[in-house]
Amino acid sequence: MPELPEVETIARGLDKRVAGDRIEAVWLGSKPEPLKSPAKEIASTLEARRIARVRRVGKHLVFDLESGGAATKRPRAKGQARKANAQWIVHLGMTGRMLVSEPGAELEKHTHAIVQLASGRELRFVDPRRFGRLSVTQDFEAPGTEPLRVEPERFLELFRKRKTPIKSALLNQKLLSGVGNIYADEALFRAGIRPRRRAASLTREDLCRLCFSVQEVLKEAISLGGSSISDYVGADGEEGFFQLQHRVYGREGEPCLVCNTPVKRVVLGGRSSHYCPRCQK
DNA sequence: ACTATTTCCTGGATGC
DNA sequence: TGCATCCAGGAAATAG
Repeated sequence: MPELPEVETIARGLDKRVAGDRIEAVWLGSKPEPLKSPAKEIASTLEARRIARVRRVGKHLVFDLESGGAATKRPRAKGQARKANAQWIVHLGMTGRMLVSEPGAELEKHTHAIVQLASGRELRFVDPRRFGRLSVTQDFEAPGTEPLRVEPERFLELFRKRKTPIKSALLNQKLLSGVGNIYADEALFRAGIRPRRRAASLTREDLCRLCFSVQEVLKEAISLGGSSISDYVGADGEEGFFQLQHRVYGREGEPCLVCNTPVKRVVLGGRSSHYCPRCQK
């Protein structure tokens, strides 16, 4: 399930492969669920645009678009002048993938969008569970603070007064944008903090440690290409390796790597939360 | 203004 | 073997 490190890995792979390419045509599946913007608007915004670059914002893929250079096929109605800084925003949800395919490649089940590029390749959005979302916008901004750039003071300010469990607060995208279930558990383990602790009950020192742990775990995961569990693969179809570094996530009942105490799993706000009852207080 | 709960969706795992 | 049930989980919607 793509969280910040996986989306970062995918964005880098896509940028390498499709930046500079031009969008020739767009096909969108019939079911509307994955579309946050109207299909017509997505298609008209993408067609005949050049992909300037692909990057990550929070857990979103952002395709920065610029005028394609070549003349557009259809004249535009009045008041529909193209915005200069349009962006295609893709949220992969849990099982979404953005593939760069050769046009002849077999169409995967659950393909909801196909973008034909001037190079002859195609971008294909595949998402069995349909939790992913496509939209177009301009000047896209994450709802919360970017975890890799957050200052400790800002981090403190974000969490200090929350009554909700710290784990739930870490997952709240309006506070930090990009931390998901795996990395919240891993960061809390590294900081020695139980997921159920109320954020407001943590000391300044706890929160500073956690701020560091969040950044550390995200950076390490990015350097290993993210965590490949269930459906995740990078833009080239390669797997990440950070799942081998998980210390608590998915290790219920297995010995803590520090103290050998069996890792516990509790459900918090409907999410599995893994922790060591001895190392985390 | 927050916080907690429910809902969406399907493939894979589990159990009888 | 086949069928039913449960579970995974990000984020929006809803309720408190």
